[in-house]
Amino acid sequence: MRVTIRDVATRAGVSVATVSRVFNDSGPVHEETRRRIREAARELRYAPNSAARSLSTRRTSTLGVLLPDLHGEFFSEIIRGIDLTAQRRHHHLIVSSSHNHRSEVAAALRAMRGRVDGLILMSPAVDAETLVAELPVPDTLRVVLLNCAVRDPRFDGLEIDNIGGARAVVEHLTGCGHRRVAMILGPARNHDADERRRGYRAALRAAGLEPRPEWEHSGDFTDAAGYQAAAALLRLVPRPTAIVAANDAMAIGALSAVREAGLRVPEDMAVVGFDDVPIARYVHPPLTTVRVGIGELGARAAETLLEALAEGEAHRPRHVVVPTTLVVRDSCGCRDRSPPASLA
Amino acid sequence: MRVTIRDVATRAGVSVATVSRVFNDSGPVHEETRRRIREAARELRYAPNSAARSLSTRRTSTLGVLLPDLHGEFFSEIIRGIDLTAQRRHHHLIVSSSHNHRSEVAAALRAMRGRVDGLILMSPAVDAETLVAELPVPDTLRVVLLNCAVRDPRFDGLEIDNIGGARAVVEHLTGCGHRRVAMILGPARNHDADERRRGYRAALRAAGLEPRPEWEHSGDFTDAAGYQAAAALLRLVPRPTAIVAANDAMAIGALSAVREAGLRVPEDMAVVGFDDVPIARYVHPPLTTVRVGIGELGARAAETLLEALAEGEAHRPRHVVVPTTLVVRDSCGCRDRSPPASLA
DNA sequence: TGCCCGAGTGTAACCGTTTCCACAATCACG
DNA sequence: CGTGATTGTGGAAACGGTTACACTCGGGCA
Repeated sequence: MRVTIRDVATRAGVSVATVSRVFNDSGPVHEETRRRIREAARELRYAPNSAARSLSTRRTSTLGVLLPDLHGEFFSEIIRGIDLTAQRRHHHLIVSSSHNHRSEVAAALRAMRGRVDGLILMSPAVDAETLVAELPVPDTLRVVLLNCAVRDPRFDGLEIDNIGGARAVVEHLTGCGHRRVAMILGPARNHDADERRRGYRAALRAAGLEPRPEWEHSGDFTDAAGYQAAAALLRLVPRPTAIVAANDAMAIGALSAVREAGLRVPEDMAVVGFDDVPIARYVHPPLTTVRVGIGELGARAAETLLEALAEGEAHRPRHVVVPTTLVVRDSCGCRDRSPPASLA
Repeated sequence: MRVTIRDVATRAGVSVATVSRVFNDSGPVHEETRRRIREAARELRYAPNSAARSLSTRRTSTLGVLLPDLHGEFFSEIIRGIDLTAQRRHHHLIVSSSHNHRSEVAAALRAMRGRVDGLILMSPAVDAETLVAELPVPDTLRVVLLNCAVRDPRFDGLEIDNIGGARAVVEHLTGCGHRRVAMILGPARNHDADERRRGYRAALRAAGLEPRPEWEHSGDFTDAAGYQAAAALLRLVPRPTAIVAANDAMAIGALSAVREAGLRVPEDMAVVGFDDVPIARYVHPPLTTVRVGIGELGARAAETLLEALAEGEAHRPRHVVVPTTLVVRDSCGCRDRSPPASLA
């Protein structure tokens, strides 16, 4: 038999209202009564039932997190960022991952109804626009959109400066003399991937180079895809002198492919990534990449959501673009911005 | 104003009981009535309130996951494994990470009371024994212990064969002629780390070598720690010829340190890891390691828990040790089990 | 002395479901 | 054509909390 607030009340010789007041620190309770109640609760090992509490207060103290099919360190870092912030503010996290299609997201969202106070939704598919528009979101549910190609005035939004980051790293390469810069793209119809490509193209044009279709090879953000794509790019004639991967995992796969082809990085081929996952500095050669601050991104998403929740009706959604920074290491071969010997 | 089951009932001209029956597919309902109710629900965009449902049924359809301070791919893989299984069985996941101390675990556990039907608890701290013994677990809560140094008959347990895995990889090295095999340890007081060290020592002894304290360097499972530890081990005289890292992240850090010292892997120094995270095959040289099947481990934990939940009172907890397999790639320099030139 | 006020407490309505039980209508069957 | 089972439905009591409201009881103040 479960122990309820009523059992505690009986044992302490008070009413349930008083017990509730003690546990929620609401309303005045005599010090001596308070002590008796705490004691009774401890003896009975009482813990309030949160379903009942949620039903009554219409709050769950829980945040929902809906993620696409993320892998590796990006996934763990973002969850950690969110979780740490949520914990600090005494909130729980319901995580649901691997949602790629709109129907899946909609279903997951329905299932979360009543379980969460707010939602962090990361849906980098480019068709997110319609998803968001049709989102079966009761107006009681706060939503923060993460990396969505959408600016819906109903929701807060948080986005990475993908275009700026990609421009920066590509400009770094062209600035060092690279003329044949290839790119391993992210998944088709992915917002981040799309923007990173736009940044890449913009940077090429800014350097007076025309983007060429054969220099852009598809990928899907996995190490394996990076490996495959790089292998294909190496067969081009003339061969590119630099490969920009749309994320670090693919860059690492590319490093592997380049080496297997008997070429050296960065002497024969520069390779750069995007994200700056923790491991990036420990691969060989240490990866030049674009730092995103993934954990911080998650933390900010959680903070935004908690803030919105606290503000209630008064909240005015905002849209924030989080800046990125270029991190130059060795894999581009131009740490000091001087062209590598092979290009001189 | 929220829309409740009552609104649906009114609109469809039936009682709430009938609406409930339709939504839960319990009890007979006339086909025509059923249609009317579904229609009314759709028009009103009704979604059942899960707090109320939980309160009434005493089930939450939610699993709790309590994790220590995990990083990188181990974290993401295990969550993914659990999540995919839970989703398939229509369960949600409450995730709470970064719990290192017993008090934190106990607090998190208390806070989950009433929110989850069961719990997956990963607590590789060696003092988990007392934690588990004192666990404030109501007998209504099913628990699966993951990588705990504990066999409590009240709970299911799932463990990696750390000792066997470590033995296998070290025996592979000694079998190839290595005589000075150093190890980068995991965190102190960590169960997995502890067992991996035991496997390492056992394998050395089996090869007629005496473990030496200076060959064992501390670490904490991060890339950075692996880097530091390897740098320290390289200063030993005579220098070890092989480094066994207690996990892949540290092995990757070690690779980086060895290279920076101007040495080659595997010719001058063999380096091996543990876990076989996805990235292990893409670093240079591809990492020889011990495959754990992290995602599968998570999936099995979730399956065990769901099964236990389904069986109810009748469930008899079991303790399972998941085998590991040696994955030989290039970083050990003895892919074909022949000693590297430097040792010949 | 009478009145007001605040501290401390209890009663009971409510939150939105599920489910037990009762009941009406229909149907099969001897 | 009665009877017992079956199908379809509704009423209302849980589930375990929170909280609006009412009440008592002293103490301060005019």
